[in-house]
Amino acid sequence: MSWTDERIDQLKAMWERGLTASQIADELGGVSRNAVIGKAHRLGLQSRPSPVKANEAPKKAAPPPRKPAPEAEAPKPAAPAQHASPVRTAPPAAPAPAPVAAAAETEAPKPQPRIISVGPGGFLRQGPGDQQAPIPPAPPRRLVPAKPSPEIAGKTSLLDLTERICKWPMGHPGEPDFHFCGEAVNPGFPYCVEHCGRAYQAQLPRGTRGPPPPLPFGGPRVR
DNA sequence: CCCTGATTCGC
DNA sequence: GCGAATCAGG
Repeated sequence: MSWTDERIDQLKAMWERGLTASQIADELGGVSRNAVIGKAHRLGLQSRPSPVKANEAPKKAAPPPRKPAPEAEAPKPAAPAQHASPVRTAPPAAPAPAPVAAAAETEAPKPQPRIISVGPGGFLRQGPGDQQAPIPPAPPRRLVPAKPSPEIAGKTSLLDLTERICKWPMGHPGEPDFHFCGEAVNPGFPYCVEHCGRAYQAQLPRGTRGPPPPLPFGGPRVR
């Protein structure tokens, strides 16, 4: 697998949402956790609270001599390179510069969106209260009607669903051509007649059943 | 042991 | 640029 633009976008999104590298890795598929981390760093994504890096005070006096890097030492008398490592969680006590009295700290709950789960195709499910546009894309000067991707042109999208049209899913969520059946429903059911036949199976006597019919979504996703 | 992210370094 | 190997902490 290679890092296509699309996969990089997914990586960025998931990384910024706080998913672990492992989760991202197997959602993307075809890459290891290490690959994800490596890529994230190369992309400049960084400094998420790392379990192994809670403290960054001590010097790098002697990292384990795995590979003795040529030590070209430039003596630094007094300038502990305070690596500005922007950790969101707990910035250490910053020197209060402003003579202003104690800043009126009116709490900062920081409602970090919690990831409920990751759905097939890598889309992120949110909790009911977490509805917020996760992407702040560059505001276009003018809003133009969303142009459906060519794959989905003429297909029944989620927005097209009503109580009268068949909601049987075709393909996998998250894929560009994912859509719904769109036929007229069998009155009283969410699916058309054909898909009702797939969704509702008569219970046959034991032993007379054949192999189960294919599940919706085309069955378990293959990677 | 399991997990996590960070880092290194050969490719 | 990529990612396995490794490190280091929880």
